[in-house]
Amino acid sequence: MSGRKAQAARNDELILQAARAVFTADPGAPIAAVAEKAGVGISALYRRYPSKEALLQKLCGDGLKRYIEVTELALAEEGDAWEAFAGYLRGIVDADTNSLTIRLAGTFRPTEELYHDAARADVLATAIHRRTVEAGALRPDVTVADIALLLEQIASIKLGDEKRTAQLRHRFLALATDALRVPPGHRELPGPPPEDGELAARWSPAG
Amino acid sequence: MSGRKAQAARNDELILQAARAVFTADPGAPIAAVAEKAGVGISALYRRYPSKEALLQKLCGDGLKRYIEVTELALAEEGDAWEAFAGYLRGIVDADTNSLTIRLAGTFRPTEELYHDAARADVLATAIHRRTVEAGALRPDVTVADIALLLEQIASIKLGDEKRTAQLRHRFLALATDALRVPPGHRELPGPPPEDGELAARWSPAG
DNA sequence: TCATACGGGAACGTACGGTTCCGTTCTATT
DNA sequence: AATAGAACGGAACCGTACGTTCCCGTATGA
Repeated sequence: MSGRKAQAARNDELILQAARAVFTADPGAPIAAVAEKAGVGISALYRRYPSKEALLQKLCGDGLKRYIEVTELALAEEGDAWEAFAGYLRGIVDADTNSLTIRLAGTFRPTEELYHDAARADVLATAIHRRTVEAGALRPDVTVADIALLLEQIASIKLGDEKRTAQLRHRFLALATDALRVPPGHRELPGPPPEDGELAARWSPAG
Repeated sequence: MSGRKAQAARNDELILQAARAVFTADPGAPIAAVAEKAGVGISALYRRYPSKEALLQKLCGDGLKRYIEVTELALAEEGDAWEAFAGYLRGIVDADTNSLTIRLAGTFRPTEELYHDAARADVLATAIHRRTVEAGALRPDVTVADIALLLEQIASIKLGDEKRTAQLRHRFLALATDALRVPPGHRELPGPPPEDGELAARWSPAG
């Protein structure tokens, strides 16, 4: 397999990588920026995706699947519950799926499949959260939604290049992690935790 | 004082409040949205500010001054250093100046006065940080820039109406605060803290 | 009564970005 | 060697959105 076919297959990946990078940096970026970053013309994009919305849906879906993978991996760990949970959080930050799945929310109509995967992600996140709380490692006044919002905050850090950003995110994740662990007896958190509905509302295109 | 003069004076405030609310919710909002929110025409805006940029500069400047006020107030407190610092953080979150000063950064050319106030804000923030560290209340591996970035993260929370958002921000501030206090012996934070230059870079219009 | 400051909102010009379209190149088949 | 056609580059098209200007009505204060 060589020549045109190979080039096309390579472009498939090239375009996805470029799109991920561009939209992660700027969710409102024009489609031309993706083409330029990928080093291809606009036609190469429209041959693969019928519209910008379709591309965003694809990216979002991939991100969700990546999120699910990471969470499943963490759930499979049998060792210390706290270490598994802390590693899970680091894994999500490294995967950097929140920047795409959440920040793109509301800019396109969610697919049926997207809803399905989101529901599965929710189940998995709840599972690992419950396990860690029941092991007595995670302070019980912190809910799953709290964790989700916390990860969003960390994803909101964007400073310098990609490497530096990752470094800073891990720095603040470490700080947050110190607050999440159970041993030190802290005061109850003020205000009710975020509800599922509150988090979900952002997916409506009106948001 | 009544009639046209009073109406004009009232509009002054009306427009500023509307602009603050609109641009806090959406930094890229059109100027027409501000006029609508204020219940006035577009002319009323352009009579007071020669351009959108001028309005943004005004808002940003006001936010900075508010930030300075809050910090000065906290520095004036003589009691427990930790309580003063914690109250200071809550004050900044309540004032919600970060959403405007930071998120608008790069969308207009900073004024000379803006630079001056920013420098003063930096001095004050450094002072209260140093005082709290020297009192042994704030963990010493957390820098001023860390605090700044932390406050930005909290400002990035935006969920539901204004009231709910404030509530959630305080919830996560409490969580972060638990991690900042010195008593529990935590591990050193990974990665170098954010540098001043990194934070300042966002103010250039190219950002 | 009248000059005028104030303000409402339509209209203008421009920039931007998603999508389409046409000409070109390279491959595979005859 | 010739050619049909897939893949592509990129210019052109078109609708939209927004900052700014302009014209006119209104009510105020002299």
